[in-house]
Amino acid sequence: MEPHLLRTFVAVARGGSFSAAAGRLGFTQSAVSQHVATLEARLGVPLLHRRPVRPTDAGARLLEHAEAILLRIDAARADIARLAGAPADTVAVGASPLAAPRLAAALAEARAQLPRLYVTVTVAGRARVVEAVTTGELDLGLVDSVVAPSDPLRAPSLGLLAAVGVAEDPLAVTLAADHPLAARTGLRLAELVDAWWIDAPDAGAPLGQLRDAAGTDGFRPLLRYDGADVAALLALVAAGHGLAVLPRTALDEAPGVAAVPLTEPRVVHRTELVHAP
Amino acid sequence: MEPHLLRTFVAVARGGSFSAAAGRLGFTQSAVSQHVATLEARLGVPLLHRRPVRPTDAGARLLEHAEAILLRIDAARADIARLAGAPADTVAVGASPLAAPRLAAALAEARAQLPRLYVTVTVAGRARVVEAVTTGELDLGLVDSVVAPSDPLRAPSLGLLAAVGVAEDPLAVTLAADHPLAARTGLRLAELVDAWWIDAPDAGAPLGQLRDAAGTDGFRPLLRYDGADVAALLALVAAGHGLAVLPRTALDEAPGVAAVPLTEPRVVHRTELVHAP
DNA sequence: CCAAGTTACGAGTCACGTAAGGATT
DNA sequence: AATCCTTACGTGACTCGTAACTTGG
Repeated sequence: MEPHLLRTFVAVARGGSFSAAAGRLGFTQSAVSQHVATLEARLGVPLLHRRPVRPTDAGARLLEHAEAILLRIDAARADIARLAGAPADTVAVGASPLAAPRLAAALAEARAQLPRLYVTVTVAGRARVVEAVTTGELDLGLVDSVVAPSDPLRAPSLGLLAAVGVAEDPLAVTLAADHPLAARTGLRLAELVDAWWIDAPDAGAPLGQLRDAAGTDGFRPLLRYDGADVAALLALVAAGHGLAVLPRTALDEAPGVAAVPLTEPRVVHRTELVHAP
Repeated sequence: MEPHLLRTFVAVARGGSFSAAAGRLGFTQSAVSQHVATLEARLGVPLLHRRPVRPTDAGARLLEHAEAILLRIDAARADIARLAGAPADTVAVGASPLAAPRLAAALAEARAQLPRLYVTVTVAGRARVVEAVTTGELDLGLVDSVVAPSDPLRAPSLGLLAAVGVAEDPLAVTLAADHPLAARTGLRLAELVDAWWIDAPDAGAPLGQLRDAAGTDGFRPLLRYDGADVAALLALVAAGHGLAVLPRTALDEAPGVAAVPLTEPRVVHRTELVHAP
């Protein structure tokens, strides 16, 4: 269970290939094979099917544990380094796409107090931002989510981070301007269970969070958009590929898109600032 | 950050001695010294003050991480073993002292279905039971706590376990029979903030949980009882050393002790069954 | 000066790379 | 036949124990 064995195992299991993992890790294929063999010997269980390379049941289980263990090890290292290192004159900040607008405002505030502060900004997926903050790659992260107003903060994924809410925005359903529901002044999620949805986990509200908030398991998407660009998502909406839920603050007027306030259930788009505790 | 280095570091930091840790770990003092030196070199920070041996700030921080990491590694190993191993014909069950009475009932039920089942029962502190279940030493644990009825389950300490509530009991304040409040038919916690308390984290309701439930930070104890024996705790109560809160079901009539129902706030003594997910 | 931690050094072990050996498509 | 993983083997690095050394109370 040494970390380097786990690291290799994770790389192989995720990439589905011993040789590819060897390349990425800077080892030879042979070493990777030996790592996996050692791990399997120590645990007394096959972890990977070969040809094709795919985790066994035990391997899948180990994969979850291993990722958590490695993350925590990185977090520990980052934590110690943070504690020992001199306070840097540069701050690395990350944000998920829908939280990025808030970032500008927050930065302006910090800039007012520390005019010489050098800031690095990175926009990435929510999970990636949280991970980067726990490993110390980023000092601060702004992450958004869709929650009921009373829900507790969601971000401290592994109990390794602290979070404070910085903003809550109302949500709007976006749909093509010629959509039958486009003229409505308010919409309830329940009306939209069987509509055509676009699954845009980064650029829009993730359907999973909507399902949690609405308590249903509908919202089956017909199209998935993996980008982070809101304008591109709106173009898809305008073209009639489906509808998406966005915070109203993220909505500039876009041609061919109608935005209807979401009235029910009571959910909000919350932005949280996460940081090391 | 190899696990054996962390293990040694934890042993040294907890025991306050290199040589003692060496003995417990089966290494020489020299090896232990080298382990710690290696860890400090890798992290670039002193982790322990010597003479006396005491964690530095960085060491204290690492200690928290290390314990979590090691626990998770053990949990992973146990998880895999569980998944691979043949279903045993013996079940190891643990319980915290105040949950133990429920254990008898639960076991009777299991025994009815599987008469040949061999069962091992261990009674230990709540934290120890939860840890033993996560590391696979125990198959099942029964753990009690004091919570508001609406609170979520509390036991899955690290997200590594599943829990189901199995019982909720009302609580009673126990006090010496000649105590001025002994004749009351009900008591509110708020009335008792300034009373003399016995801190009996295993044998009684932990004061910390009472504080959480009551939303105060009173309940300053004058005596701490670290045992797990309810009768012994009641003897202390009868002798006037202070009062304690217990589930009413745990109270046989004890000489010299009065039990007054706890009416406010609405808290219950909940017993949860924890097990691997 | 004694208890306790550190450092020096050598023996055994382990991990990696090279290279040859299967197996599967 | 080509690709991909496994196995054999040698070298270099690492780890631990013995033993001498150092330091603080």
